[in-house]
Amino acid sequence: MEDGHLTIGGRHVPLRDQVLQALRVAIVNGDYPPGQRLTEDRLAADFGVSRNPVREALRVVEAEGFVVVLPRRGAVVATPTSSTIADMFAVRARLEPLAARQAAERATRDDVASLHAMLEEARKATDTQDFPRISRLNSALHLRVIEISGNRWLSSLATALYLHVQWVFRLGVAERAPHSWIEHIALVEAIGSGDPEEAESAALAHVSAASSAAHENARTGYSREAGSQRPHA
Amino acid sequence: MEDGHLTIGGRHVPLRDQVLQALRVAIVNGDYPPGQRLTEDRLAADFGVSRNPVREALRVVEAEGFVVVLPRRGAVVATPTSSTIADMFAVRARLEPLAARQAAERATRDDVASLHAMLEEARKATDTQDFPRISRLNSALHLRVIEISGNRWLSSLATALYLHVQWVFRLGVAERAPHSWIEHIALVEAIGSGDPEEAESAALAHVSAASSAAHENARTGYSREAGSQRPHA
DNA sequence: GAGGCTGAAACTGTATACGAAAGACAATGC
DNA sequence: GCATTGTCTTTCGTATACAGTTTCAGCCTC
Repeated sequence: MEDGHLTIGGRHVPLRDQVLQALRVAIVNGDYPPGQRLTEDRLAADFGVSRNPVREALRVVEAEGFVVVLPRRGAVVATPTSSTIADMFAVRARLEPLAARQAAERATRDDVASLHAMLEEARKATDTQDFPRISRLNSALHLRVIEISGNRWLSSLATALYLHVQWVFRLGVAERAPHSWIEHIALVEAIGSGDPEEAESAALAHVSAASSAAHENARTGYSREAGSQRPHA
Repeated sequence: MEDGHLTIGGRHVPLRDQVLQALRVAIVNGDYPPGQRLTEDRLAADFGVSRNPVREALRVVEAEGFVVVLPRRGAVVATPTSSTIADMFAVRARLEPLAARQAAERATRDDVASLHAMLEEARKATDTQDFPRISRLNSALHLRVIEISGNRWLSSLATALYLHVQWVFRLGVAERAPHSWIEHIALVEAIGSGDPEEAESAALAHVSAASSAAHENARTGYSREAGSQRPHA
């Protein structure tokens, strides 16, 4: 509620934000596959709104790297390549340890408890092989660590970053999940014990492992899915 | 030119992008000071366009952290605080060394030459005390390093990041400039000699020094300028 | 004189309308 | 048969219109 608005009208969520969320989810889930052309009229029709909210949402997903906009030609869903994926993990490998360190320095008892609760949920989801849920919990855990770190720049970068992670990870969750959650436990332990050094190295180890797995998935997964739908340029 | 469009029509720059650039510059230069309310009508009048391009530009500067948007209340220029500045430098301290490392690994002879040319220009600007120019060259150098690194994620984060750096640095350029450029020389040397380790530590040293200086400026500079213009919330 | 109420003004949120540019495709000329 | 040109459709780029909220000044009441 700390972020909530006090007035009833202030709770209003503009259409552009609803469209933004729906659009991001659709792209990450693959409903709009890489290379897919996104015309404003079609999106407006899909979401049942006018073009204006769609345009404003498009500017944001453009800035976040989910679509490429060509002047007077419209938007196209971006195609993750092995090089952009490598770039993303290189960045993540630097930011994630920072988040873990600052989280270890600042975490309260309640913060740590919330992380443990998420681990427990993830264990259940892993038992039932609920992969979409595992994927969401994965992002949620990392976002929570960043929230605990209290670093606002990390927070603002995190939304786009973890949606991209989910994007390239989607196809490989099944094999990766068990290892991933073992690493998460180590990370949470380090944060819980307030050990910045240990938290940092646990985070780095986790990202490194995730990176290797992601590259495998990208090679085997997207090349098939993206196919010839890439924009001509 | 590698980014330029080949057709004459493809060279068209949408109003939203022109507004976006003008708006960022106006905020960073302090023409719209922190706390200033930005109504869409007024911006539209200032730039001589309708509200729509303004709205789309606002969504981007919002995502970049230059303004805070309150639902049904409009946009307000963000106020850099010492905590957000610290956060920014913590992030920068992780990303800049990465950029330097990758640049050292990939720089061609021409790349290094372009960096040296910038150092030379900066030396002249320092001699003539042309502070706005120094400030712009500072950002340009770092952006060039990131470009050389070839990491697209770094590139997309860089625009917003260095505009923020310029923002908080504006008031303290005079004192900081000489030290800054000495550190830059070390950085360029390391990249030029293709030594990733050395480049990384030079970058880290540079950011650390910049961070200390920025905190001083924030304390002495913004508290005066921002004054009571902050939004009531 | 202070505090609450009321109405108007200002502003955002959203939709619609119109003009211009780019691409597709058929018709025409060689 | 192939290249070329002209038209037509699609889609973006921009402006304008309107409805719902918030804000604020002025008035009324106590």
